[in-house]
Amino acid sequence: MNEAEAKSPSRWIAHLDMDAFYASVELLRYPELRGKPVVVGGRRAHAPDQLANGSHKFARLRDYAGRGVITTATYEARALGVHSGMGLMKAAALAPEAALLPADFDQYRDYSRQFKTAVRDIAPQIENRGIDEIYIDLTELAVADDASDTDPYSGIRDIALRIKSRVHKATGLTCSIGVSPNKLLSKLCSELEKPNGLTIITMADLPGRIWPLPASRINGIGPKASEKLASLGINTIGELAASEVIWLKQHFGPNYGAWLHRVAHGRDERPVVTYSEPKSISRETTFERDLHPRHDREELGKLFTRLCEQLASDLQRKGYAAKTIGVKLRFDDFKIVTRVLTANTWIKDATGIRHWAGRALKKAPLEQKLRLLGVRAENLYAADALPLPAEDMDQERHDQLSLGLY
DNA sequence: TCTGGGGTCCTAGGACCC
DNA sequence: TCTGGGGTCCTAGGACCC
Repeated sequence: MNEAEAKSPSRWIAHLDMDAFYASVELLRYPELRGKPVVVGGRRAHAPDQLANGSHKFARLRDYAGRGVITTATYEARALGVHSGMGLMKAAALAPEAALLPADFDQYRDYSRQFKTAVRDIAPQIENRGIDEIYIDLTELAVADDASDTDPYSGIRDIALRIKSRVHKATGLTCSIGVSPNKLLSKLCSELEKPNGLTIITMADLPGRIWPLPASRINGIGPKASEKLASLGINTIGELAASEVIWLKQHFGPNYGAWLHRVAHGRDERPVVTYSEPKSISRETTFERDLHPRHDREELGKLFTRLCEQLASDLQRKGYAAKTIGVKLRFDDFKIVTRVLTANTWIKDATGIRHWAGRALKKAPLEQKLRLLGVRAENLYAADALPLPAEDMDQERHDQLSLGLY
């Protein structure tokens, strides 16, 4: 490693992660739950009842029945072993007395806008990573800020602390920030001192702070890859870094193998991307009970049409037209099937979506009971600037489409 | 009483064109 | 009869993330 580069990186990238975001927003509304195990999730109505004396009666996890999962849990609930993604029925066995609150996404989106606006006041180069996370490019701010002699990172630390303070002032919420020369390492180190943490590292800290971590902590190494790595005797990022790139390529393919080697050595050149267009918009729903394509045909048809209407309204609100419509089916054994169709026309409304989604659905096998149905729009274009009106489409291609060759 | 809903990206095969 | 190589589009599935 180059020592000068390690001490004075060419970029300073921050990763900001709101602490237990949804649950923390709920605690602002229900401060009496502070310090208690609280879980946000589920789809059935179980909003707290307001009592005559002004206090609230909260639903308990043990009273829940259904197919919901935990969206977020407070740190007190996590201490009992529950975590996001876990089925609520399973979580109820671990934390029966935990308060259960329904997710209120409109409210979370509102707080999301607030904290991002607060950050932008200080550092405008922001990349959205969902509702509760962002990357921030601090490079230019760091250059403008003088570092003191005693703490080489006092400049960057001061900027990060100002961001944390501004976020708290604007929302009443805490966040954790990791700062490093790239997105990969910042994402890793924002978790190291959660909640309300601030962690600054450079390449020199790789062996001490990053290599001891499990490989699965790296963004992009999920359950499948971790399991395969473990079966090959690799559990930590350090063990991954000690592997030969040739050997990794043999086991994981040329691209993923090379990537594994790069990230284990902390290398990541991805820029902070401040703007991007959506690639797809979708709606899906898991049924209260599994439905059979023939036996429950009527009910399924209604749900299907409703999904198409919701998707059409999303599309219109966001100002896009689609060329490709797809359906997604999850069967009772959890197997997923998708079918897509590219149309010879721009699809903008519920009728068009329903038509093409119906044709796509006809291509799917429909013998088994269904657990989930979804509709997706792809090949999106801004509706007010379509590159080609449908009637101008290439005639030959149009004929092929009409003949059903696609 | 297992396992939500919204996304992105990658791979791989086939059709088709030059 | 058998024979290229590159490029794009479409489709299906799967891993992964928040």
